[in-house]
Amino acid sequence: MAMDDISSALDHGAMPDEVDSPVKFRFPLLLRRAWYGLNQAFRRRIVHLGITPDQYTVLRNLCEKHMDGLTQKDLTQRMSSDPNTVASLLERMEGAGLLTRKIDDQDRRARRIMLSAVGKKRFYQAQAIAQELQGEVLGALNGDDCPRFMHELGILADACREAADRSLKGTKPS
Amino acid sequence: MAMDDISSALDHGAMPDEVDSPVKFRFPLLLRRAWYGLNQAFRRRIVHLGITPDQYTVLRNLCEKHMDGLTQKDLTQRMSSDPNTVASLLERMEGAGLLTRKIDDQDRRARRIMLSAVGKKRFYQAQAIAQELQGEVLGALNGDDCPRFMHELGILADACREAADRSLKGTKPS
DNA sequence: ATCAAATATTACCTATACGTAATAAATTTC
DNA sequence: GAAATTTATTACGTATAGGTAATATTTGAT
Repeated sequence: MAMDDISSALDHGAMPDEVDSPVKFRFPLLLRRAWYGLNQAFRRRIVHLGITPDQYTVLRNLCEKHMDGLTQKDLTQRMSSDPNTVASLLERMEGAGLLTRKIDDQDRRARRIMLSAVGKKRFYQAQAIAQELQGEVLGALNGDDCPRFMHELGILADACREAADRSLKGTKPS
Repeated sequence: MAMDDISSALDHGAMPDEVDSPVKFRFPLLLRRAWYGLNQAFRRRIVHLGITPDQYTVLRNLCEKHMDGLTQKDLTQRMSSDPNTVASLLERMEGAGLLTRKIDDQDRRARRIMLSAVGKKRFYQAQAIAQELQGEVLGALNGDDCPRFMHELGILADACREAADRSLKGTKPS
């Protein structure tokens, strides 16, 4: 790894870590940069459609073979999100006419979310842009390395999710 | 253009993508899951210190060899963040006594951010937790695969960042 | 059937993310 | 060297992330 960079990296003592984990290889930093960058790029490209990246995620989940709709809890899990966040997200989207929410017949506590015609249209418009963007980004990686990389990212994503769950009830290590 | 044609044009498919890109391997989904999971895990583990993951990121940047402090713009770039976000973040942190902001002598438009004793202490307390968490998460990956994975993630992170920059002025496609 | 425990949402609150506009100070120009 | 331009921040507004508590319902146990 001759990226020189680390050259001036540690300007000597008195400093914290960075020794055993150079900036260029720290998982949280790279993850943050990738996520915010991808999100910002997508947001800027679909702003003219009147939707946000998160709203697109909702539309995608509703559009992917779920003509019977999904409950907010379903969506929350599929989006690796939070009930509160999803609730306000759907509230805005309902106001924008992208979907409808009605009490579920089987479980009247739940609300069944159904895509509207406008919502479906917006999804397909944004999907083309999303695929174009994904192509641009993944193009930076060697095609052959892609499947293995995604597999490993999936493993880490699961590990992160599990760590979050563990950190809830008090299983904190330290 | 007929804004309504799409409804009919795509209504029969009933099944969007997912064919050429199974859920398990979609970059945005995995990235979202990993980022939110890692963030939530860390947030839950440091809440007792009175700081958030983003505030930790600020502390880390200030603590890593920068005894002369950093300007808000410096921090913005190092955090892959936004000037507005950083401003309010620092405002809260200043209020919490974690750092001080004073007009820069060379450039009176800028504000030089300096870590306080409390801020430094909180950083070291949180750093131990951060390293423990990172160890848990990365432990899910084969140790030998880690360096290569991080290298590739870095490439993709840069690609995302560049895509975001491109998407700003209107240079979208290319 | 009935009351307790579990569950889906909403309500409310704080912390970000980030776009636009306003400010002020530094830099470039003519 | 004053005006035009660039640049660091702040001010303000909307969308998310997510914690806590309240509500309505469904389930489960007695």
